Amino acid sequence: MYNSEIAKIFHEIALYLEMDNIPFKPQAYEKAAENLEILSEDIAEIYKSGGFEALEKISGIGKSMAEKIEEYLKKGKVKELEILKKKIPVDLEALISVEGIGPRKVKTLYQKLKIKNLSDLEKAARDHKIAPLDGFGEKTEQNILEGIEFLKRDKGRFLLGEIEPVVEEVIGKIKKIKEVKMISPAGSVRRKKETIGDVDILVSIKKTSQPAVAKAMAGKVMDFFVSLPGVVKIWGKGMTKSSVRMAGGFDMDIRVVPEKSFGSALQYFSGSKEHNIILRKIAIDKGLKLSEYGLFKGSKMIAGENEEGIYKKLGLKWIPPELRENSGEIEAALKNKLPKLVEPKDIFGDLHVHSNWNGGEDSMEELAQTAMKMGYEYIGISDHTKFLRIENGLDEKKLHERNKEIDKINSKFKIKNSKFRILKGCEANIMPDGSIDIDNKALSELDYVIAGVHSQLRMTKEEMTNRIIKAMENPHVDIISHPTGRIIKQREEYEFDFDKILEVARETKTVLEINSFPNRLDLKDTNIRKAKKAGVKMIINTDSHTKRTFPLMKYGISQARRGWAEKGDIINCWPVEKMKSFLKKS
DNA sequence: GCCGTTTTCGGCCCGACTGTTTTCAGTCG
Repeated sequence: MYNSEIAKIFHEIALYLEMDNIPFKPQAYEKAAENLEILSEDIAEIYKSGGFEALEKISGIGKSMAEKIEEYLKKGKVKELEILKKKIPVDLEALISVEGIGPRKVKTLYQKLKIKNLSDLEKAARDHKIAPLDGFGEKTEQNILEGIEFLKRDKGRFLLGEIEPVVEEVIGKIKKIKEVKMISPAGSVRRKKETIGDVDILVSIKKTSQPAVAKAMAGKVMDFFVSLPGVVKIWGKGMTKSSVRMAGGFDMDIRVVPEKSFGSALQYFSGSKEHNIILRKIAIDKGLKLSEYGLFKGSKMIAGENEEGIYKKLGLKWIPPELRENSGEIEAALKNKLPKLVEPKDIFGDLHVHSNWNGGEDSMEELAQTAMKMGYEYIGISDHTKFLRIENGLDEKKLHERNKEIDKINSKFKIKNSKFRILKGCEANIMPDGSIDIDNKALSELDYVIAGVHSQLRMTKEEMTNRIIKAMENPHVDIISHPTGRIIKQREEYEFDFDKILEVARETKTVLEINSFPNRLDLKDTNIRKAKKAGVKMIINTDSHTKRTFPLMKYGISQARRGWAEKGDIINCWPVEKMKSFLKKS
């Protein structure tokens, strides 16, 4: 896809222009880059069918940028960027990823010290060559070294699943301070992004007419925050904002805001930046001004205590944080057409659970007991099949035995007058040729069949696409587990044609899994949205090998929400009979 | 550089903090 390549080029041009302090042009390039990223059609196709004029019609693209796109499509490069790069030949993307370093500092560092990349930067900082430069200093030099360390470890982003439990604990503790009125996470934690750069927490303190008292209360919160267990470094501590590094290696910021501005601050710090820019523009169009302090008409504050009020005054329905990425949610809110997103209470059960029959931790009965306690109506046991020897995969005979055991447990439930049921499933392996590693007769004894790719992940795009298609065409296969195969921060998704998979999934009524494991979250949000649009049904599963990971379901749910999924899109939000009849493909 | 029933010229989102300064540039969200 050329879109993201060209977006990257425009992004880089923007950075170079910022280096020279050129006003407004950088934003224009950033804007264009962003529009290209979210454009669903292929830019090369647009050019092929509509020519230069079609390029100019794309929002944010004018004559000059259309020329650059044309140039790139024809020659594979953009001369203007080549010239800029020649002037300051540095690894811009890497250098600005260091906290506190921006394009202007990159320029100075190159001109004074010939720093081109991260290792140059690290060496210069270690040799104390940076502190003497104009505009730099001891502190900056130290921050650079720490910033580089941070980057080296985990590329500076953390899984939501690692971060959120810590955030919840911290919030729980701060909540207990009696001066605290409201508290909420903000930023990407609140939007439930799959990875988190740093954490923002927002606090309001109880109303008082005396500024000195307010100050003392804020001070108390700040003192408490920076002395929390788990804080390893204090970056800064003030009356309105403090910032710390946690033992987990990530940073956490807290802000104290007045009660009357809590909603506007929450809105503002929840982002995304792109979402907020549009909101501010809407405010301006209405003759208003929106900031973290409130929504103002002249000097009069007309909203700010809560988010709903702000959105309402701007003519919008309140938008769930998971949607705030400027990817159509504002338009939808204007037309009152926001989706009714799936919620934890909508989930009836989990169909991707491994028992001790295939090397999992817990017996089927224990798993069922835990699921019942969570309020589920059913649980599906989907043990691995024989190809996965390392996971103790079951062969036809073992699978049959296991099924009989499930019948036994289910009849016990019946005696106890419980509605709860264990469903018989498996997670079969999709072989490189697309066949399933266990025979159809064994599969036909099951309530449902999950199939997944677990081996030989490196194939050509065509081979992998055909492999998965063939599996979906098996009349017994109901669900494809972790369909893209990615592991966040470890492994890219495999090469395959997702659009084609969607087509066949719809035709064969195959369900695609949203795997809830924090390092999988597969499908990812953009895939989910595509699937929904294509009319393909999905299921949110945990892929648990122990009852302890049942609660991870919430990450799958938030991922589904980020993908605009509603109850109707997710089959484990349906009553069990409806779900079962949908699964029976043949 | 882009955009436009307020405009083909004059606007582009806003504010705070840090580290460097001694009034502010750069970065960040």
